[in-house]
Amino acid sequence: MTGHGSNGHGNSKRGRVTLRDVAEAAGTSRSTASRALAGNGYVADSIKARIQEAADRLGYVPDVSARTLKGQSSGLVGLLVSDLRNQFYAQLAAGVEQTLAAAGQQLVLVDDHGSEDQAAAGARAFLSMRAAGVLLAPVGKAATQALVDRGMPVVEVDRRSGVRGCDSVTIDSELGAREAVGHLLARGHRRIAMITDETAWDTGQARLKGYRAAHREAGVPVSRRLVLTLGLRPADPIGDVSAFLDQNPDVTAVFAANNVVGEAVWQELKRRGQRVPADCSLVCFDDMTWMRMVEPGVTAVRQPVYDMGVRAAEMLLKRATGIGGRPAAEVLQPELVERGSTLAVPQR
Amino acid sequence: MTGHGSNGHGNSKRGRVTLRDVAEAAGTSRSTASRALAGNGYVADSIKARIQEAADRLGYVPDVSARTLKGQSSGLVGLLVSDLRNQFYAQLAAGVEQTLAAAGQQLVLVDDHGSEDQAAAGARAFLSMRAAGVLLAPVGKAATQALVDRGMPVVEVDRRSGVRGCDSVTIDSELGAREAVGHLLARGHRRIAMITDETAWDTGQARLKGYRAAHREAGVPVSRRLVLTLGLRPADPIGDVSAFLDQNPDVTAVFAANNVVGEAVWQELKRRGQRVPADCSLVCFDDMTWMRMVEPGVTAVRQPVYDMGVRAAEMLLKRATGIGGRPAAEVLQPELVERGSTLAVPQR
DNA sequence: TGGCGAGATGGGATCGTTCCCATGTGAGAA
DNA sequence: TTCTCACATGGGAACGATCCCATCTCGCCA
Repeated sequence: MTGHGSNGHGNSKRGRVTLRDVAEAAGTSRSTASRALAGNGYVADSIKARIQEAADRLGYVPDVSARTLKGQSSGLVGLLVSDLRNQFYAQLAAGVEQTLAAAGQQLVLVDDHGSEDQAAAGARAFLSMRAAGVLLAPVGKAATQALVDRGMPVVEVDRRSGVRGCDSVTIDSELGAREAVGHLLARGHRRIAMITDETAWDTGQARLKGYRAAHREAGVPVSRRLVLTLGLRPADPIGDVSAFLDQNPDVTAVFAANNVVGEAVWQELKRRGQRVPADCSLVCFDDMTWMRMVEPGVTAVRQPVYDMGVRAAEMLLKRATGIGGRPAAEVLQPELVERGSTLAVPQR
Repeated sequence: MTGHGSNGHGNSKRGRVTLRDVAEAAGTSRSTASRALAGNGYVADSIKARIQEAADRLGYVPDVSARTLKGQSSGLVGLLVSDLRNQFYAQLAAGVEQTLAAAGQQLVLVDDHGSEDQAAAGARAFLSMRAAGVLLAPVGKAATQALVDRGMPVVEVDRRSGVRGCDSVTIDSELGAREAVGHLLARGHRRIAMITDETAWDTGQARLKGYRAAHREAGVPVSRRLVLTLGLRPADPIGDVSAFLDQNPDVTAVFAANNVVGEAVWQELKRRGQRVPADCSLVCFDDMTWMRMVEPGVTAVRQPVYDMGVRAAEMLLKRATGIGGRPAAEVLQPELVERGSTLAVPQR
């Protein structure tokens, strides 16, 4: 269907068809061929057609390396995420990819697995390939700083490292947490556990802040023992949750600070035969597929993750082309999706 | 923490630090600097140290475009998937990324959204950037053919287009389907619906074949009306499933041919208040997070998706470096995970 | 003492593209 | 007739790294 099959050779040396080959085939110079294919500068229509035809016939594909070397953009945009296996980052990447593809740019994806070293390596790679810009979910300041220092356009996504000079697109974590916990408080819950897996990142901090703010607003004191921090990449999250619930049998509701924790909490509640929400209510930050599949559905703070990817990519593209003014910080709003996992506090 | 902050300039022109700058700073020639940093050829230890120091001080980052242009590999590997938002492809990409990163290569991710045109555009981009190789989940023959014709190492993943000259890593879909349906037949089910969303790809075909084979083995005739094909990217899958169930009230079990369909079936069964498995059993091809979160858990054919990504990437790396012999076709085994969604056929 | 080869360095060509500039047309104005 | 200017084309120098090859200095052996 493609045409000539495997016989489309015509280049003198080995393998690649270069602009020179096209020019020779069309009987012109490389300069003219370049102008004809790029579409700028003067080229007679008849010659332009001949060159185009030759390019098609030979199967000419321009070499980005050469183009990039000459000073153009590489057409590559880097994206650094912390765990592609997590649906959150996958959605983010999907939004980014979609936007970049529409603009004719390619997505280079690096997973740092939460390690600053890996992030630094990724940043170096992006620099090395002359990426048009970089989107990153920061795991520390080093990578962002290195990129910004070298004048690379950077947009931070989901989290912020605090480095000056880069744009950001985030979701209002504090607001989301406040609404989620406020929702529980309004239903009479007074001993609400918050379980989180990291507090090093600003998202974790903000969610904790929201948890506290909701309590303050409701005039309910928050007890330190009700906040469980598992740490990033916990070895046995379910076991930890289990131990925590053993020690705090009085909690009537759990606020899980992200989807990974939420999964562990849900499984542990099921394992110990607790009914949700009759025995314990549950709200998760970050709405996942499974939360609407289970019975009852899990009340969750929905984050516009895909859109965040889209917006971040758009912002980066603008920054990469135009000169752009001061760093922009866009904050998207989360939305509380009420399902069946939250009930008024059980009377006992 | 990084060191000198934003004052690490020392280059003559604007922006980039090149090998020439490093050489000048170290008082040697570009040739020597190149040899010192690449680590091949003769360089006196003292000079090598001086060059290394200068490179670090100036923050030298080699330019891949230049290196690539000179004939080296670009260090980029393309991956073409059909829907990044689908956890299946995200897992696949994660496996690929992990393996490539360990080998110092970068992943360029393109989503074709199931469109042959987009796939072709992606292929052109990979060619253009002189990718070291390409991994793709084919949506047709065109893209693969174009790449293979030009001597690009290609490994097809999950599906095969039938193009000669490329490696492949797939999962035995027919076996998986046969086991899943056999599992239902062994429990007495005789009217088992198969619901799928595409039959253009060989995975869909193989699953249908497995469905038929299982029936043949059990000596149960298969009725055409029990196979529902929604088509790729159906507008209203749940509605279609609903209509199908209305027309075929006698089915006692459903075999959903992939996770997307499985989701629709599960939701529709829930919506119409059917109890799983009491009223209707369910088996899904492709195990997803939600299937082990719901109650009862959904019996599913687990595919080693992440591993498939790993193996495909390994295969490609080998092919890209060595000369490699004849095309290899690796087939991974799926595994039936029995959960609560399948029961012996209800007696009525 | 001459020669040879390992150790060490630099010069310059090369990869494929873009783009600046020089050169060359012909038409229309002065 | 000559000048100008829009149109049209090709030559050649970049871009930054690599690598072949020429050069040069030793130490050591015949």
